Amino acid sequence: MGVKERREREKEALRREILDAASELFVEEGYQSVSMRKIAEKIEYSPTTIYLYFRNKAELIATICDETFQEMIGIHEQINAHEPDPLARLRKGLRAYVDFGLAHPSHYILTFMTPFSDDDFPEEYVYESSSGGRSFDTLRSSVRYCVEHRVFRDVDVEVTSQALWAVIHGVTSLLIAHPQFPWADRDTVVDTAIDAAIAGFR
Amino acid sequence: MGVKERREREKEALRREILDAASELFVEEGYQSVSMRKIAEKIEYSPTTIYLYFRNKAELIATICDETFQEMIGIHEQINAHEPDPLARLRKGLRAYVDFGLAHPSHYILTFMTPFSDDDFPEEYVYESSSGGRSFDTLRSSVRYCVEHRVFRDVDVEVTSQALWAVIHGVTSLLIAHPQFPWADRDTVVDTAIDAAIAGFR
DNA sequence: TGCCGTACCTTAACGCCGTTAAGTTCCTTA
DNA sequence: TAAGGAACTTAACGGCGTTAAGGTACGGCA
Repeated sequence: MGVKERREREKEALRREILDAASELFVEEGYQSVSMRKIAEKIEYSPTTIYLYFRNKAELIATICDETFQEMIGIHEQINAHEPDPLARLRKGLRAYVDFGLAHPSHYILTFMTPFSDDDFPEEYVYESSSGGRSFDTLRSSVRYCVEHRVFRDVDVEVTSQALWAVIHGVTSLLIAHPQFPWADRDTVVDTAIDAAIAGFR
Repeated sequence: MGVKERREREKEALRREILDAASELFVEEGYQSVSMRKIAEKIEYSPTTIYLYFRNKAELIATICDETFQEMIGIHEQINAHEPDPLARLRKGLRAYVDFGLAHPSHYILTFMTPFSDDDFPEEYVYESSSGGRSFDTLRSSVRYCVEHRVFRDVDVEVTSQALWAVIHGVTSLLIAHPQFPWADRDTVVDTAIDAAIAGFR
């Protein structure tokens, strides 16, 4: 009676193949340049086959982004586990966020820089469930940790977290969107923005 | 011999008509939803006519954005002219930037949140000439003004300006891209981010 | 006055795209 | 061995940006 199981394995394998092919195109050329037809050609199936595995293009790419951002959650968890100093933990986390975004620009663009029309993701798309959204939780916990240890003055954890998110997102997204802007040294700008913001809450 | 002049006026008028029609669609539905065909239908010309006035869709929309951001430059100039206090001038300018972006989300998305492939705008697109780029100049001058008046410590003007740009861009773009995120009070988040960053340079 | 050039606009088409409806193939199970 | 269903394909729809080629009306000149 292993037939069902084998079928399921095979289905899962093709699903993975689709994800990998799409991911490769997505990383190389970005969302706009990836087409269902190109993905299909790459895996040597007809374009319509993909629709048996993913509702539409948006869901397919969202799955890819989600898997990628799991990585970032992992990185943050590692930092939180190994860095007891509140300020260092926060700073490392913020810096890791920026570095991760710069290392995966296509994913970052789609997850954080693209305003979604509700058509693409109807009600079921909520922040609590997305990896992008969950990565905000680790930031919030780092901020709370700073407040609890009196490294920050008695600021509102939620507002502070959101403001800090804005800062790191700002640096990340500007560097991605405008690589040819006459930036000062990348690292210096990133660290300056982070340090200034942190200093403002001490 | 006023024929040539009349012709030129008429040409300019149709160009304006195209820009206005496109602008309306752009504001209402965003870049992706605006199509050359829709614009053409709106002004009751064939789609190809538009190509007699603009090289392509990218150039058309870029023109619209440019005109809009002229407005922001005007706002900043007004602030700089009427606010002698360095810190207040900077703060008002930063706040005006955010407010302007939130008021013109489609323009902001295209100008600052969209990474351009070099295909769309070949070499001629440079920051010095774009309104988006020039609006950065007013920020830099406000920062310099703060350093000169010893309101800021002796920071690097360029790096500081870029870091501050990152902060206001971060708030603006996040609020635009993720309107349904459970934000704390909008104004509070904006002001908190701005104040924290400014405090970091004092 | 009548012709010509040209500036302006349109028609038709190319090659993409995401997506769907309908059809085919082939394995499994009864 | 026949039926049923899962997996996949073919063909098409309606959209898109863009271009090549064709038509038309009008000002300037003979």
